[in-house]
Amino acid sequence: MSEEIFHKRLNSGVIARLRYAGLRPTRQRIALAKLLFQAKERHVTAEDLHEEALSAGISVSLATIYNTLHQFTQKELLREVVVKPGRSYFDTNTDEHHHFFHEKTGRLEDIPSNQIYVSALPDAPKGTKVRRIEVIVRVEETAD
Amino acid sequence: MSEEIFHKRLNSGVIARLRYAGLRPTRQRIALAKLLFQAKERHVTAEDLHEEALSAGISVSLATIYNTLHQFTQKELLREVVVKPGRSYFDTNTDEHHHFFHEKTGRLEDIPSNQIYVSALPDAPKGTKVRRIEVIVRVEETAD
DNA sequence: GCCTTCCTTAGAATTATTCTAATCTATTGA
DNA sequence: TCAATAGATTAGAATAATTCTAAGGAAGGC
Repeated sequence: MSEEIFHKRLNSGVIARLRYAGLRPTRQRIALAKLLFQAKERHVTAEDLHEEALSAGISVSLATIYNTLHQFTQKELLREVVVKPGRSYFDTNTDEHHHFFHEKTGRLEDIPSNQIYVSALPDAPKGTKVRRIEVIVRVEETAD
Repeated sequence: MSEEIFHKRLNSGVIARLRYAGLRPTRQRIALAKLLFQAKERHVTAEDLHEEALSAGISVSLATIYNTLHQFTQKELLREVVVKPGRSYFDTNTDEHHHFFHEKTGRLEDIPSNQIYVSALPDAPKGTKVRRIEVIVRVEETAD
């Protein structure tokens, strides 16, 4: 199989996924989707992804990174996690789940939803409905 | 009672509180503490508090607002709540509790800790200890 | 292939926040 | 009470993250 065909096969899943989400599969979106979705559980900032793209030889502007992350989030291919002032994380896991957040290192770690349980929730305020429940467990390194 | 003495009495609790926290009770800190702690449950941004101070006739710079909010947070007179990218909220309620967050309006609302229960928490990652568990219930206005 | 629509881009603009270095003020102890 | 000093406040500049703008580029339909 030629290398070109090999790449087309790798791309095809990503392209289908973008099309299904209603996004035109452009060069940049395909490349970023491949970076993001090749691993199952990733938590990236815009800057992270930009650097990663550049060092993978993908020429893409930071504005496009932001656009893409937000479009993916809107189409529910990603989920935005807000845990640290002045910084947005994007999570490739869009299933219901929660997070450990390492305050010192800025690292996020998934907690599967079956490992945590929120009960006795009060009613949503009048005129509102619950869109999502997020549990953030803030941890810090213990000094030994 | 003269108006001056009246104000001194109002101030004295705030001053004692600042002293106890290890903060020098300066003009600005006293004024801001009075604004913040006169109501029980407040969620303010730096900009909110700055505007409020100015319209109350308290001349204070935005830099001081930020300094003060962070010092108060460090001394546990306030608690920082991160729910919205690019914006920090400070909560006058430092007891264990959680929040409703109204995505559209940016409003935060307390959920007392006895009205919510998180169970079956997995162990903290090796070498870390839990500092705080935060539950954010994101709600949105229902269209009628 | 051509046209239209949508996407990407560089760079400027915006927003929230922090820094700097000068000035001011609360505290302390003579 | 007051001078010395440690710490606080300030305006304005600086920074960091993100968004905007307007112009050129690329996908998709016919």
